[in-house]
Amino acid sequence: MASTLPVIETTTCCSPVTGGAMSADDAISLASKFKAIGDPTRLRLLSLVAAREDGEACVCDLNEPLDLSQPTVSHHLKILVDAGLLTRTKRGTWSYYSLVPGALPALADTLRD
Amino acid sequence: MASTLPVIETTTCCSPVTGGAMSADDAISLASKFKAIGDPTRLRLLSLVAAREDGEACVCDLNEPLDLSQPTVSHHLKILVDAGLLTRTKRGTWSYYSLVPGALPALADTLRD
DNA sequence: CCCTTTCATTGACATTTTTCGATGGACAGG
DNA sequence: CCTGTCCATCGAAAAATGTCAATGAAAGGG
Repeated sequence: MASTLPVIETTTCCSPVTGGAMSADDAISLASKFKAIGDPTRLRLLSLVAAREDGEACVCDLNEPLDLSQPTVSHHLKILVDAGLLTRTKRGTWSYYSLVPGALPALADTLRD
Repeated sequence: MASTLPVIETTTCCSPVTGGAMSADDAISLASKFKAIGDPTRLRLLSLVAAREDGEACVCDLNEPLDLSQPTVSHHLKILVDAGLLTRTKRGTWSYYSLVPGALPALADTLRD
């Protein structure tokens, strides 16, 4: 029987900030990711999802603790998904969001040499 | 004679994103730092300063490679200084900017558990 | 003392971002 | 079917942001 193996996330994401002069294109793509987490609401969204037992949360779970309207929360979640930091899974009428494995550490690596 | 010792940078910066639910205040202070590097021009500024031999650069050095006006460059540099990522040192008519030691790694640590 | 260089600040403008209410689609239960 | 829940999208309004030209301040050289 072939047992399943977890996919190792080797997302290098981007070239590092302090590893020599950056190109304009590299700066744009990397800045877009930092801009995604450069907002208090979105940082708290990531934090709330990460704090979940099963690692996922639906919009209705996130709506209340942030004291923001549902469209606003959906808007921020979409930005985090577009940045490659969250994934969305629909089950029934619910949308479940969870962290993309390795995405945040990969982003962290761009801040080291 | 008392010799001088370098100050060890123990800048823990902020509480980590994935280490349990963040408070609103923690999210605001951490997001302000990521917002500072969430701009292509400012990422390139950090990169250009880091790539310098002596680790510092004046405004006139940064002005030209970015193809932006001098006030715009000064504006972005101020944001990076306010975020605690750059320091400014005046010598004569020149202002020299350099990386705050340990600031970027400390920021990187907040993206890990 | 005047002129030049270097840089920060101000004022203005266009663009982007954040937020909400309203609407609509998809799904589940009666 | 009809109704209610969950959520994405649209449109609009307010706030924040990026950019530049113009101005000012500080220092150095003739």
